[in-house]
Amino acid sequence: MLVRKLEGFGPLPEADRKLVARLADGGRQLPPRSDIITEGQNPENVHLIVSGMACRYKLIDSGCRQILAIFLPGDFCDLHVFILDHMDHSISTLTDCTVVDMPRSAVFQMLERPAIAKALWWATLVDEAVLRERLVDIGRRPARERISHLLCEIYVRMQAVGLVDGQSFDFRLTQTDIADALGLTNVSVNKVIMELRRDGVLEASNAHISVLKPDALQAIGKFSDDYLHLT
Amino acid sequence: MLVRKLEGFGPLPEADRKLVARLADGGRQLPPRSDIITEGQNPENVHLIVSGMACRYKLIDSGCRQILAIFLPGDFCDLHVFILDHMDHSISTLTDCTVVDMPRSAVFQMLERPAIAKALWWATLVDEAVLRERLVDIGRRPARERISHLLCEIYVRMQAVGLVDGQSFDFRLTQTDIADALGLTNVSVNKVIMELRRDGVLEASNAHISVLKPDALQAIGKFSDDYLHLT
DNA sequence: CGATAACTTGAATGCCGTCAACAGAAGTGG
DNA sequence: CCACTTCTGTTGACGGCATTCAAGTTATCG
Repeated sequence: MLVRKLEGFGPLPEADRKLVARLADGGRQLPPRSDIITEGQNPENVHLIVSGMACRYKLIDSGCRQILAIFLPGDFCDLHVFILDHMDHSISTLTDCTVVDMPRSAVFQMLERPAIAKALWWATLVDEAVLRERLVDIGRRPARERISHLLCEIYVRMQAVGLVDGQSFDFRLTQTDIADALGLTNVSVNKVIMELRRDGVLEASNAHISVLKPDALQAIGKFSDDYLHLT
Repeated sequence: MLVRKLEGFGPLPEADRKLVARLADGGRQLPPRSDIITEGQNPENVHLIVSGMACRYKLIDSGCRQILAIFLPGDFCDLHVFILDHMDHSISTLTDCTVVDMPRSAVFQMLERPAIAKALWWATLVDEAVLRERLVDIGRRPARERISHLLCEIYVRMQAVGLVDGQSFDFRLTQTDIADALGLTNVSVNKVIMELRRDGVLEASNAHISVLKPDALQAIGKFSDDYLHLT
């Protein structure tokens, strides 16, 4: 999965592919809502999502949660943060997940290979671009656009790692998760999604989303995949 | 200014200080609202703000602007982005600015010095943390909190580069700029700021802000400087 | 001194949040 | 296998915060 993602930027030499595959092997299972690392902790390992979805989030005193990033299979949660001495946010699973705890040494091993290093840089910059786009979403787009935009993004990112089958993909986030990612409430999210379903844009059933009208969804969300810098 | 900022992370050897000071020397003057680099362009140089304030922003089709980051003196605008082949956002001045266009070679020169390299990494990670905090602001905090939080942040960041005199600092952003940074309208911003003034928390006159009651402002904005990772 | 931009204020509208009640699914234990 | 609980999803009524619209004032600059 990681190999596939990194090759989204450009092909890797065979030896590099093997190295990455080896380092990303294994992992442990976690149920939904388990913290992988908590705010205030000192980061030791780097974490890679192999299957399932996870998130970066912060809690504020009113008790509500803001999700800052959604991680899909192949994503590193905290590749770059280990320079700082404590986490200023937490990382948690959203669904059942397989997570690899990768020692820093493994990261340095990867960084020694120029092709991998470049791909990791690319992945990091795309993560930032995604964060910026989320800010635009939340700051300036109404709920309907916001939700459609996020769904488009996840659709494209899932495609990039080969997890879309036809027009549908595995999707187990709750509507509350989506709300927390977009600065909305679960109620608003529900109303918009019901609307999208009535309009025949989406289908959502047994832990799957089918995008029946990708073009329509894209138009509603004013989505362009430019910021994902796919090649 | 840049030296001062980088030493916020830890002291630099004398030779490093000189190198940084030399590379950050000079610069050109720009009036407010001039694009430094525009979405779609291919980034060549790296840009350093020496004086004034600038921003990273995106325009959406409805014509409105979302400011993604505010740059103060000593900040790099795009230290890391030059790997990607085109900008997915623009960078523009907000006030009169002095900007240094630094060739990539200068960046590589700095990265060869371990102490500078580490400080640059630190600065980059703090920039990301600021972006995340902005997302929390916009996603989950009401206008009054949001604005107070941003003002606290700017206050602390200005302090870190020695630009706060007593409790006041040079501040030439328009209320519309603040609105665009926080996903609000200029009208709401105005109403909140008038309120803060009536409450004696702030004073704003001839291009300066004085924070009369820093503790109160901090309390209103639920501000903690933790995420700025100052040492 | 005129023109433009920024700030200020009030009134009305509307989107989304809050509250509340219920339905359906999934998992637990008797 | 069936009560029971819990979590998620669904829907409607109401209210509030921020937006929109509009008008007027103050700064700023040539």
